[in-house]
Order: sequence, then C-alpha cells, then structure tokens
Amino acid sequence: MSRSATHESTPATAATRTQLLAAAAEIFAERGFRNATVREICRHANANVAAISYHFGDKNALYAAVLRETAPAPAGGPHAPDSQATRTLPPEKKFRLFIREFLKRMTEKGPNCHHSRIMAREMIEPTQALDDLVNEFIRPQHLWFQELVRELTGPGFTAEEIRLMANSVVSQILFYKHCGAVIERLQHRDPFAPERLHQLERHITEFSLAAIRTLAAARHTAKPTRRRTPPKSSQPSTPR
Amino acid sequence: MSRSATHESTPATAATRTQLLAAAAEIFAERGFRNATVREICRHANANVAAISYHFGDKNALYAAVLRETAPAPAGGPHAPDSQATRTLPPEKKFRLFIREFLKRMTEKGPNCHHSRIMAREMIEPTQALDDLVNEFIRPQHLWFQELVRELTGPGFTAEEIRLMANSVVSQILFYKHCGAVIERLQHRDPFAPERLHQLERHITEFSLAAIRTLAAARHTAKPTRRRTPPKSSQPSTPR
DNA sequence: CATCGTTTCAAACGCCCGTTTGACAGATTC
DNA sequence: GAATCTGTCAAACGGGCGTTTGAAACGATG
Repeated sequence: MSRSATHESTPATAATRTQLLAAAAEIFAERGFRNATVREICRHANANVAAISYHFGDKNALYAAVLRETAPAPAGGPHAPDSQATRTLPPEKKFRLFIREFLKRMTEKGPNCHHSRIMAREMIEPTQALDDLVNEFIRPQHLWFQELVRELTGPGFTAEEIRLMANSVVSQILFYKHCGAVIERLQHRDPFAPERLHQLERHITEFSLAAIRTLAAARHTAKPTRRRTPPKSSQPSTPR
Repeated sequence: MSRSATHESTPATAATRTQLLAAAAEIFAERGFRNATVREICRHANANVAAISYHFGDKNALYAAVLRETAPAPAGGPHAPDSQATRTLPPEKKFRLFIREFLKRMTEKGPNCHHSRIMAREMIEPTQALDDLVNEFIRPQHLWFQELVRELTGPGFTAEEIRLMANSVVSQILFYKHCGAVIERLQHRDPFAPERLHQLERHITEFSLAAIRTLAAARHTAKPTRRRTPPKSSQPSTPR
C-alpha cells in the first residue's frame, strides 16, 4: 500500500536500505553511475541484488536517493550561507570563512565525502539529476557568494563582472578536486594532504583578495565621477 | 615500421582507419571510454564492428590511438611554449597570449575540440593513458608556465608558491570547461559563446595579473632584506 | 497454530557489450 | 590462371549487466 512504487513505510527498521545507500554513495563516487554495478553495491552492503529493486525500484532511483539523502545540509551547517554566526562578520572575514569551509567540504574524508566526487562527475557527464542539484544546492550558494564579492568590491561593477570574479575564486577551489588525478601525477603527492591544506587555503584567499581589491581600487580611481562604459560589455579600466 | 599486433602498414589507403579515429574521438569525448560502444563508433564511421579489431586491436588500443593522434601539436603551434615568435616578448605579453591560446584551445569547435573534453574526463576518471598524457603533454606546459609566472613575480617566491599561483591561473580557464554543464544551468546560456569569449579572456587576464602583481609588490616591500621562510626549496634550477 | 504482511534469497531472464570467426571480394604477384 | 595478401562483412560467441521471479524466512497478530 504503497505510498510510492517502492517500500518506504518503515523508516525505523531500514537496515539494509541504509547500508545500500552508504555503499551506493561510495561506489557511485568511485566509479560513476554507469560503471558502478548493482552487484558490487550489494556486495558492499551485504545485501542481495534484488534488494535494490525492492527498496528503491531500480538503479536510477537508487542514484537519485543517494544524491538526495547524502547531500550536506544546505542550511544550519558551519558553511551555511546565511548562518547567524557569520551574517554580522565583516565581508573579508566572511570571505576567508567561505573559502575555508568550501575547501574543507572538498577534502573531508567522512561519510559525506562522496557527494563532492559525484558532483564532479555530474559536471563532466550530467544526468537528469543535475538540474535539481543546481537549483537546490548550487544556485543559492552561488548567489550568496556573488553578494559577498560585491560587498568586497564596492559599487561600480556590473552583475556580469561580479559573476566572473566569483567564478575565478570558486574555480581555484574546484581545480584541486577536478584535476586531482593530474596534480598527483605532476607533483607525485596529494594536494589535499593535511599538512598542505592550510597553505592552500591561505594562498587561494590571498590570491583572490589581492585580485578583487586591486581591481576594485583601479575601478574606483579610474572613473571617480563619470562612467565611461556603456552598461553592456566593454572594457572597465585602462588595459595598458 | 614495426607493424605491431595490428595492421599499420599502408598509411596511404587508410580510409576506414581514419574515419574510425575521427568517429572514436567524437564519441569518446561525448560519452567517455566505457560508455562509448564500438558499435556506435563503427556506425558513425560507416565501418564494420570487426574493423576496430582489424585496424587497432581492441577498444583500448583505439582509445590510446585517439589520444595519441588527435593531440594538438605540442610544438610549433601558435600556443607552443617555446615558439620563437613568443620567446622575445615581455612576460606580460606572453602571459596574455598564453591565456588567449589556452582559452581558444578549450573552446574551439574544430576536429581537435574532442581532445580537451577527453582530457577533462581523464581527470575525473583516469585511465592508464593519463600517465603518458601528463608526462608528454601537460608537464612541459606546466613547467613553462611556472617560469613565466616567476618572470612576472620576480625573485623571492618559493617553487611551491609559484606553483600555487600558476594553478590559480590555469584553474580559471579549466573551470569553464569542467563545469560547463553547471554554468549552463545557472545562467541559461553558453559561457563559451563567441560574443562572451573576449570578455572572459580579458577578465581572467586582468584578475590574474592583478593578483600576481599585488602579491609580488607586497612580498618585495614586506621583507626587503631578511627572508622569513626557511630556504626549503627556493632555487628553481636543477633539483637533485 | 494459522494467517498475513514484510523482507531476503538463489536463480534465472533478456539484453547489450567487446570480440572473434570464417567466408568473401579485390588487388597484386608469380 | 593460381596463389597470396589486404580489407570488409554478417553472424555468432561468451560474458556481464540490470532486473525479475517465486519461494522461503521472519515477526506480528488473531
């Protein structure tokens, strides 16, 4: 009697269902959706292959459940955009905190570490699950971070310019997640090793703050009273 | 020379072989190695399924051949690191050129456009082909670019600091390739559209140059005489 | 004990995959 | 013309995949 196509009635005694979710998160992150086999997932979960069909319906529904239920809490966590603890901080402090928490989320080894790897795969090879993920997860943080960047720059930048700057910051963090395999082969060591993590965090923060501050200063001194740029898409300041 | 396990003898009349390579590059880029099927590749190439076994050996060898033979020329091209046309330019000009050519390579639609997509997949899900790719392709450009960054910063930075800065620059370019699916869904438009490409190129250049110049200036005024960091690996030339 | 709903299990089903086979056609050589 | 090499083809092979099946185990309820 089914609230849906599958059995979700007894949330208490869902031992195999939970084990299935954990194993699936691990193996989907490691192998990707299509290369992960239900047999391997069930072996990791000490379950029968039919358990996936019974508890979730099919492999696609299991994948969707993994994305839904292993997602880090979008609010209330330490990296929540509008947490009360951070709302009153000066923008530069918020900026440093954001990079720290973002990096931490990329590198943590805990049970939630699979989510960012699955996200990286979704970007290269999107499934239909990516649309919801973008709307519910990425877009809010993206908008929040753009507001933070605008606090740092001050007025005088178009929304497009702010977006480009925000992308430049985020890209530096994602780089080490998305290109980790290449970096390991280039440098023969883990870029996310704990002893290097603090240095990495400090570099990204200082590099980005230096760029944003310098661009903001140039903009504000270059056109103190008039605005030279048509608001469409032309040059901001004197490119030499 | 060395017709190994397969037929490579007649380079002139290799019509199907060439079509197979082109079709394989396209489909490997679109679907990834494991999700690409030999049947679809052969259908695109108007060839029989047995043609892959005949001309290359198996699917793995076909993939290796695609990576080998569709790679952009590592030297002599317009983005060649040590091209004679660029060697005498001032470092800032070289920096701008590097970003322009790198971006162009990421966005070109021609027959070589598949290589960067396959590379993006290799980073998320490495095959054994990635080791050769890193050594023959990425490492030389990586080293060349680090030297360029050091020219921009001047002395006083460790090799690790230079590497972090170089990564911060490259990451901004790769971001739009690796996260294109998310950006499309966030902004509902192609970040690589031709009318936006010039703006993107200019932003990455200005953002990175502002950061590098500011960090260099801060370093050179902060400690004019003493060096605060233990001289771990400060010399760039001839390690071990 | 009998009944019923829930969950697990070994086995099988049907499909698609990469690869191989053996025949066949055209060109080349003796 | 016979023999040989090169390249192509339809068909099949064996295996792994996601999924389904029908029975069995289990606990709760009467």
